[in-house]
Amino acid sequence: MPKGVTKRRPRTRAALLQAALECFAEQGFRAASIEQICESAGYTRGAFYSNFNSKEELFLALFDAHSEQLLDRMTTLIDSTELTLQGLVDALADIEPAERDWYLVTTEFTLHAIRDPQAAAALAQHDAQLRAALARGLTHCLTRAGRTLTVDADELARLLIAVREGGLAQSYVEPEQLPPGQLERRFLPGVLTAFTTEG
Amino acid sequence: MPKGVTKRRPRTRAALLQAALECFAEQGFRAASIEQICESAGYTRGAFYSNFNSKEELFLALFDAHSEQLLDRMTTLIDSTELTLQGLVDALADIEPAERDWYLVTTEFTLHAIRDPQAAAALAQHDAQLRAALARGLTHCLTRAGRTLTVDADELARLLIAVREGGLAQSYVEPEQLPPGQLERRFLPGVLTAFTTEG
DNA sequence: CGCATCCGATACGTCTATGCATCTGATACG
DNA sequence: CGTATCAGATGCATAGACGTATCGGATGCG
Repeated sequence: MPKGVTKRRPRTRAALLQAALECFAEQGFRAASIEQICESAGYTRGAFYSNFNSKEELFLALFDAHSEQLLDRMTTLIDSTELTLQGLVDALADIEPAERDWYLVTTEFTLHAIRDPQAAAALAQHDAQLRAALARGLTHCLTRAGRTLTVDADELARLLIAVREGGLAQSYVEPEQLPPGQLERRFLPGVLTAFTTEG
Repeated sequence: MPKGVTKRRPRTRAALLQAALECFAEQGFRAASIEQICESAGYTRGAFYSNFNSKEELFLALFDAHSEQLLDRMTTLIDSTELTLQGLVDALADIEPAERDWYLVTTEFTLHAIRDPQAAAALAQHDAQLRAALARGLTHCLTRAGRTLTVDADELARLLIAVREGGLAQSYVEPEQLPPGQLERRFLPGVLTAFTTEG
């Protein structure tokens, strides 16, 4: 641990990350300038270059922070003793307003990952953790409901995530036509019974 | 019809669109420079500004061209007399290699649409047409197979599209782990029986 | 309370993309 | 075959983002 100041740095770093989220969501990664982010955070570029080496590094840090937080929420939800199937569906279908910004940022990060193997590796790792947690929750709830999967749990988790991401895209393009979470509520229960069998 | 040249213009326009597809796919809309696109097409920026007013206009034209072409393929497929349910699933699951570039570009356009109401309107219209075609094909095939839908056809079409888009994202991030089309092949048949009833 | 250290601000130079204004050469028509 | 017109090339001026090098001020410790 360095001698000097220990309170300022984390605060400005957090402020920059928060501002980056908003700016990236609003304008996209490439269009958002470092200066805009700093201004929005109440700092100058000096602060930025003191905390990050490049806009890409900031992007990755932002994604990492979000992934970790998301995984935490997911695992605590799944390890809660009273989790039902409906509860799991609800968790997937309840989309908070703040989710929109994250959708924009993570989707752009996905596009970046498709182009850049290094980012792809990072994304794949986070996705695998999330999928594993979801798969574990699924088997857990299903067995408790007296049903067993007829397909691979991990692959079913992939399907659920695909529905969620694909559904969010449609919802955010035309919120009036498709409220966020509607696809999940309408179809997931049926899907879960379709790919399980009693006992 | 103008007097002057009639053959050069369409050719360079097409070349610019094709080059734009490649550059946008490779680098993203904002990162790809007009100059790169022109160079890749074998022209200079003079040609570009003669055919388009801005990079955004080019982007929109590219998206429009692709949408129209996609809708054409879809409708001819659906109106083919011998289309079976399996044929429809296959059509959704068979992902050509060229699809990757289009995925990158259209997904970026979707992000753009989420931010810009005008683009959202254009995207929503194209999506609605595609969904309508798909819904028509679904009901058509299902009734011929002696089954009737228990859910709204348009909403089911939304689900299929969500699965496809969400699945493509995962496939392109880790092609080794999830071959394109695998989710569709594994799950769509079961989904289609789950949300239909005999007779 | 004084001081060393580190954080963030300021100022500068550089580079790249853009858009326009002008020019040249190709095309279609008389 | 000559010519008017238009597509596309060339050159330049501008703007904005980036990165660094340096400076000032706040912080925590002795």
